[in-house]
Amino acid sequence: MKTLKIPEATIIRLSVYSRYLTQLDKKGIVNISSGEIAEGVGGSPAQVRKDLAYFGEFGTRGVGYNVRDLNQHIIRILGLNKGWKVVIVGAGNLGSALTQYKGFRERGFEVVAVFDNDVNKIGLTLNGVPIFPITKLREVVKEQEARIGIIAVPSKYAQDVADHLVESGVKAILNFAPSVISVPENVELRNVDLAVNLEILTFNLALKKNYD
Amino acid sequence: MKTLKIPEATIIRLSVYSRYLTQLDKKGIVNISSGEIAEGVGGSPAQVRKDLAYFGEFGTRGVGYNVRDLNQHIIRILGLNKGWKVVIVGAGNLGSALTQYKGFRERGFEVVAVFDNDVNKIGLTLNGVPIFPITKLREVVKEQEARIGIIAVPSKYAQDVADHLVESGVKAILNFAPSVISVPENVELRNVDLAVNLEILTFNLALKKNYD
DNA sequence: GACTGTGAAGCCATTCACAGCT
DNA sequence: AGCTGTGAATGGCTTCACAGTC
Repeated sequence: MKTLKIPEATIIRLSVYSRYLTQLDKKGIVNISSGEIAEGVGGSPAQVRKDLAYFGEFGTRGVGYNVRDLNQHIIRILGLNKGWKVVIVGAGNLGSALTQYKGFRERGFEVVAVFDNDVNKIGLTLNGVPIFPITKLREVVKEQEARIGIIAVPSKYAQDVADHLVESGVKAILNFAPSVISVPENVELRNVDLAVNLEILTFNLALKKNYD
Repeated sequence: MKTLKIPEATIIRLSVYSRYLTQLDKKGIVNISSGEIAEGVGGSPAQVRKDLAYFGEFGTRGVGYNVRDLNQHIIRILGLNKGWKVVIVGAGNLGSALTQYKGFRERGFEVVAVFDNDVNKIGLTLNGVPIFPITKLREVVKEQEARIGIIAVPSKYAQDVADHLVESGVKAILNFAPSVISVPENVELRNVDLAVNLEILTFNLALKKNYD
């Protein structure tokens, strides 16, 4: 077991394994093999074992893994046992949808505030989450100790919002705006570009010519 | 120039280059070098050239690339010149947001219909896009010749919706439900898991211990 | 007998470095 | 002189295959 340089692909898969294990646990399944996990998530048994091996030895030879136990390990590896607080900037369609997205809460994320500069929205709540003016960003982030910010504003404001988030003390940013933004080295940044995902699909369709 | 096996990472980057070139074109910039593209999107010049080299020779030695020309090439490579029609299943928060998302239209995608089984929503429109009962899926897909379907329903219905989409003749599916679904080999599938993206951030935070 | 954990091999993507044009 | 296009080298991820353990 070594630590540094774990492939990002491994992290993505761990996240998927964890979701799957949570399902199995709910069904009351106690033990599982790497082969069954692979089957359940669409991967290979060796890959599953290798992914886990980066972090320790969680299984029993000849038997497999304890579902709940393994899931707890992965949850800890992913840092999900810390109860992260999230702020979202942008209360438009996408920002509103993300604020109310149940999948975040299920995985231990709590959206504590949304920010917008539309005076008609300020003071309202989305599913109990208050909408603040963007001028309150720093204050709320400090007070709530939010460490993650989500950018859901139009592209042209994205860099500006990112700067505000960083200045407010956020340590990780998930950017939904389709633009390249830059943040200091000590802040984690990930981009989710919704159109890019469609474009990958059309590339593959165009390549294979299997449409129509 | 060879064709088969282009890395997916290359496609993602081409998509980003194209967005960047579109911006430059709007600003009236005519020529650009691989180094400048790299700078603009956060990559390396060699990577830019290698990505483009999979598909042909688009530049001029000693000079660089013509912005508009290169962008047209990439748009064609990605298959975006075909005017794809998209249907979205699920008119909840996320489905509604995606339906009204401007970034899709800007890249040549047209959302032609949304489907839901909530009788209160059926007949309404979202930004001009009609909401149909899910029973009309096949009919509308055929009539509109939609080739792409987006799944924005809760996990437990995702596989069912995927089956319906396939059966209706859709050739590519973008799945926003956090569950593993399977489709026939001739249908393209991509998953966008919103929570996974946050989990990668928390993993990195937990690893570096640079939060708080 | 079954399944994990892991070094080694194989494969794929990125980076380097330079020849080839303009 | 400057920048592209590309074979060669490097680095990283995945798959293989088997020793180790229950």
